[in-house]
Amino acid sequence: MTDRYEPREIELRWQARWAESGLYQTPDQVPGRENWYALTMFPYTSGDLHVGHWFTMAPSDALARWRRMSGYNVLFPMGFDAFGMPAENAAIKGGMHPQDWTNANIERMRGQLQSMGAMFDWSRELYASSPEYYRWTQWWFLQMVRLGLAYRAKAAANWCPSCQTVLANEQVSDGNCERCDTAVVQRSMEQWFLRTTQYAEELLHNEHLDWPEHVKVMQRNWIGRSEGAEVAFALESPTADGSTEVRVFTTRPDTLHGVTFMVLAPEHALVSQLVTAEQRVAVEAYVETASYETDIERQSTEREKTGVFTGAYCVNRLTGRRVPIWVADYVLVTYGTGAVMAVPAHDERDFAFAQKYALPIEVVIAPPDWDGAPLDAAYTAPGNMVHSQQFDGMTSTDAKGAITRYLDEQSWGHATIVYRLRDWLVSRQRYWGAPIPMIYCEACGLVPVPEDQLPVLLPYDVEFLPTGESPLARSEAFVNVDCPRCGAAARRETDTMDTFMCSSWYFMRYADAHNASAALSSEAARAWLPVDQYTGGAEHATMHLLYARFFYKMARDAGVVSGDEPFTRYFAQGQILGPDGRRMSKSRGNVIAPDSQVERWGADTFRAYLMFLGPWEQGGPYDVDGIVGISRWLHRVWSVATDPPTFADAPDSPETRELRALVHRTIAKVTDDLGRYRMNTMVSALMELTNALQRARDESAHQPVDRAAWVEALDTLALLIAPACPHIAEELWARAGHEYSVHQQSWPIADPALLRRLSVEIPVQVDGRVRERVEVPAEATAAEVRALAEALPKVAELLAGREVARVVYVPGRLLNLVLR
RNA sequence: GCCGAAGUGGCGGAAUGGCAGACGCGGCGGUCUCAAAAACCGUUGAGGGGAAACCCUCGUGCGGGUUCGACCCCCGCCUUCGGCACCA
Repeated sequence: MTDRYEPREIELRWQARWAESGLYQTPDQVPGRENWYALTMFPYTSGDLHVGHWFTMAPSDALARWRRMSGYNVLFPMGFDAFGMPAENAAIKGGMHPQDWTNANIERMRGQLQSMGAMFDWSRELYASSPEYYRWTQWWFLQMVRLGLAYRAKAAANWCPSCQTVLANEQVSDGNCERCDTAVVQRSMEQWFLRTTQYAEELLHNEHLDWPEHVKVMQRNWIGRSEGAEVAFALESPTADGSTEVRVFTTRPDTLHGVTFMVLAPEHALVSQLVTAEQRVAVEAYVETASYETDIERQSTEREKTGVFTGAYCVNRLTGRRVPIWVADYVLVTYGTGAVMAVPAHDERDFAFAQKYALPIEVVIAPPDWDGAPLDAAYTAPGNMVHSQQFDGMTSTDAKGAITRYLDEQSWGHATIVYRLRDWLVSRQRYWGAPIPMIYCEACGLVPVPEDQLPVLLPYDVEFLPTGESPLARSEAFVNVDCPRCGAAARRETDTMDTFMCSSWYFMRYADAHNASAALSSEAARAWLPVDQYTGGAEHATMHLLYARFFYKMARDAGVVSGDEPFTRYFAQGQILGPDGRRMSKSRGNVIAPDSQVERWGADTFRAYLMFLGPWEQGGPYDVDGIVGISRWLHRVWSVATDPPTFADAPDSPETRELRALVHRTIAKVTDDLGRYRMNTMVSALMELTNALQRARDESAHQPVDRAAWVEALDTLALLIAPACPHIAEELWARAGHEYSVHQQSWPIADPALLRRLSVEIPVQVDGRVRERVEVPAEATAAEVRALAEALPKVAELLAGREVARVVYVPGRLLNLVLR
């Protein structure tokens, strides 16, 4: 057996054998094995698998394979995130139907995924755009309607003028559309929302999850809990619609006596009610201007604050003081009550605004050593209360609670908690998504589509050009329907669902992918959920990963799953960059096509190289020259496995023991590294073992190798490389005469007796500097090691005439002689 | 501005209180070849000393500190990358 290592020949052959023997089909239960659910994020059907997909999936596959060899019944499924606007946009550009475009991409990408040689269980494959899947996405929507978690409301929504649809808050980044980077504007529209805020407090508590800390922090910041008080100020004169108060949220009830004006968001409902006749023209012009501004313009902290006086006043009940009401676009209608009390002395924004418009600034918390002079900047730190009636003299920290209690007693306000998180806006005015299963009836109002009438099929034959209205609205056949309740003519909802709805539960469906009578059975849920190990990019921290957590809690409350969290462990890999260290993109011309790498080097080499690049969580540039190192290594593996040394029968020789010790140390190291997601050092350790085997083989003419130890070493090497390089491992395993398959073998266990070294080389330090080395028995005492060290001529010389003040001996590691 | 992560040879990185630079790329020298490429072998942090085996000094973003001993822990900065950003 001296033939060359031909990766592609081996890989295609074994991939075919694995598929034909059903090696990766995972039953729901296997006697004597615990289930382990490993999942990597399913790809969007963009048309081509890129290096980033491989960078997430190949190491995830290695981890799944390792769990499988460690005795688990491992589910590692794959599917496609097949709904979404890019399909529609690409289809429009290319003149193709989104469905045909998507299906063609799925075919192509499935083939690319299969070239990876991953242990995906294709029998559970799903894609979000199939009626068998979105039927249940619609079903979930109905559960949320039932639970009061889905509602329709008119609200200011993020509108992307390019995508011609609204977007969820999470899908706006720096005021731009997450997908196309167009500046988002606010539009007031009737939309469907999911009540994510109902779970805000529960979602906030993610501390116990085995997730990267920075992702958990991002989620907590996104949810943004603030404790404070809601305070009602009395309007001086009631409005035409009968409003008598304006309510504000503040985290600083201690500054309530310093309120000198009030600010409403331009979109606040009271603005048009309370504006006086003299101010109406100015206010309406201001509100109009604000409505055309993009989020980036409005939310720039650099921009000078602007505002307009409404002419109206309210009363601070605490002081009886008359407070002018302004409108300003730095106040957001979507946070708190959409109105703020302005305390310029103790808030930087209010201070700037007061200065610009010459509004009074009144100190109610004394800065340290304050002499009563006007402030030249807002004082925002704690201090002692002044000009605050009965609260004078308290610390501001104490006054927060005291004033809130007082407000409560007087029924002027109460303590409250406000979240930054908003309800999830899920309706989209686009074609390529799951239709929202609701019907509008003149007589009955909003009627859910009965569950037995699902799915509401997305019609194929539709003009899908975006117009700002759902293309489904122009399909008479789709829109016209009889009311399920009264039978009268009615109209279907024509908006479709945000694709994040589809991706919020796909991991549940894998557990029971072909169930035609339920989203998933309770047995399947019990068998597989929650996901034991999830992997994917942290760019989803406040989108997919947050939505999925919400969805799972909803599924729990709907009685479908038990448990509170969908992903027990989650690991966020870094991002793979182009060779130039920048994001890969076609326009930069720095894209590495995985297919070409596989073609040139083989899948095993490419997989191992992606793991070897560096720490997985870090990512980094793809160095096209570096991969040759992995290729050389696998050729060396091939060489040691197929070209044996000169053998001897010497089970007890020092060389045999040394070889076996290295093998077992490598087992321990590789196992530990996999447990800590350190695939880069795992590959290094495997290289070291290979190099040692090669050296032993090359020297075996003079120093023959014990046959049994050699066989143990080669078998172990095949088992240890199986997770990273499944094809060459399988080939070598078969060539060694073992039974199919290496991937069904037990993971090797390191023998502790062999891990112990008999003797160790200890560095001898004098005053912290290494001066010599000495070979000592592993269990030597400090005194013994010191005696051996001091006997060394060089050490003796350094110690001559000096006194050893202290001896530090770290067993097996180092000796340090500290001189006086 | 706030929150988080990270700064180590020419490059990717290793070592989480104990021999800094494992493993790999690249470079240099060699084998093979008419030659080149590939492959394989050797060598490779910087500076200095020695004919040589070797020896000495410096060295993990910067400045301090703790310790017998610090890439690692503590304090103060600088830089880079991510996230959030008028959230009342």
